[in-house]
Amino acid sequence: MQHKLYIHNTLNRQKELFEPLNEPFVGMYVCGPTVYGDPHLGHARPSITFDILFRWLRYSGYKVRYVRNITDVGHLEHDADEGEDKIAKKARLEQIEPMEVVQYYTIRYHNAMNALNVLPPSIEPRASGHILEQMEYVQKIIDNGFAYESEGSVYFDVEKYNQKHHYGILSGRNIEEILENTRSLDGQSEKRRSVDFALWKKASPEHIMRWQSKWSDGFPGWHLECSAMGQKYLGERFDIHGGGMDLIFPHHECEIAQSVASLGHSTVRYWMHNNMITINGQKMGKSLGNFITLDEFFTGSHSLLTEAYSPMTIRFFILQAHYRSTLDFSNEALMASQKGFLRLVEAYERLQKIVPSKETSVEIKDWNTLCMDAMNDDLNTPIVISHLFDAAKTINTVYDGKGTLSETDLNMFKAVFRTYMIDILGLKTEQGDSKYLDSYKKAIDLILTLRLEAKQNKNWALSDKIRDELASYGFVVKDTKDGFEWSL
RNA sequence: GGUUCCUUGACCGAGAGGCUAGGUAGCGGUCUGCAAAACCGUCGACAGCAGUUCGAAUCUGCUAGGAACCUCCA
Repeated sequence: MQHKLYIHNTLNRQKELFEPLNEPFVGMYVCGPTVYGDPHLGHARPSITFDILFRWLRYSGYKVRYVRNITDVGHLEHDADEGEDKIAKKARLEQIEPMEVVQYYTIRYHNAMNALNVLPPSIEPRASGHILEQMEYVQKIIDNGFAYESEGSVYFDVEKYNQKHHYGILSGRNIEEILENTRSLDGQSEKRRSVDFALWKKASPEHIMRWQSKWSDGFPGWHLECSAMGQKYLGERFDIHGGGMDLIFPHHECEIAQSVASLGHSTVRYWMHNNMITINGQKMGKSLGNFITLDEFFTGSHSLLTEAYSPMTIRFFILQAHYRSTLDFSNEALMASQKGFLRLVEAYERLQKIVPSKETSVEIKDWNTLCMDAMNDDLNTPIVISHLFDAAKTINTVYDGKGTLSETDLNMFKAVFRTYMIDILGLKTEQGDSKYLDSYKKAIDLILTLRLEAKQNKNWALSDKIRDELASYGFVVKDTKDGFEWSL
């Protein structure tokens, strides 16, 4: 395997050479969505980021097991206060089962991911299907003395843990100061310290998902599922754990504490975190209510959007920024991505039509190596895209008749686009390829061939009529030197 | 208040000591029956101040502005 992939490890905040534990196998775990709402643009970022990593690792020759969970436990409560909301009201009236909510939004999530051309993970475990594993995990932490029971709930003893290990290793926090400050504050609560977190929580009456345990009727703590399921499917040590930056603390910090408390050592070697998507400079998030759902993008049904944006435009938009940078959303930025992506797609389509010559007369670069280097540098997709644009420019020159390409070089172009644009970046150029579509394309080609004849006869009235009519149906007709191109 | 980080041209964004990405928009041209596309050229930036250096967008310090996390969040 010839690879020198460097990835940014949150543990020490620098790029490190990626060396898997058991080459050629790679285990990666990514925090998936909590399925209680429609997926929004923010959800698309980790999915796409780690989809890229998944694809790149596989392309590099690894055998990857990619686990991404569905969180369907812990957040679901009866919304007693939001009485005026029509949907909530209806849900209450119809007595919807929590699993119906889970089912509904899981399907919505999968549909959106599918549209974005995000490959399904190898395993997609659900928290609700791993209650036993989580209970065992809790018991192990109790047995090792790092948790205590209190009124039916079980809490992780952060102070005790921190005496032997470093709680805060991932987020760069010094918990001792916090411990000093909070020691006297919370005597009445069932938790000993405010920093302690729940491993098992006794269910209050409004909690509708609950399981029997030796401690209480309740449900597992929020951080536990990832530890338990990661260990179950990837082992006591595995390579990569990913998620959004907002999960670093407390979620991933707690995961580390849990696995160390249970196993005596940490599980994950490389922690990777994608940055946030912002809107007007502020994080797009569920709690802030400033999110736009993926469906709203696909249909254009949001006041901030002037039109509908295809899933591939969204994907391209996200890949034009590095995953560790914030990405500021605006309709204007999205329009720029849409046009840019179209430019690449058109270049790719033209590439298929270029006839090879004996010699290459244009300047070419080793784009394959350039793209590979960019990917190996912590998945620098914006650089890969800039190389594709560079190559596209050359393709256009040749297509324009201002240069030639030999068969070897032409094949190199095709391979680069095929590999990087289609396979690695996952940017589909075709929206579909049914028989209907094929026939319909031929019909349009026929009409435009007739128009070409009209043009040759200088029948401008007819040729303009065809173009204008087609335009009114949404087609864009472009004349080339000796033919035409069209798109919708 | 604590921890971490950011500020690049009209907009979105790479880069991380000299080689000053890329896209979108703008401007000028070539091509064209017209239009569009394409191609060529062009405009235009490193928040401010001070320092280190032969040389700084890139390193250091200060100032201003902003963000994330510290509660669920991708």
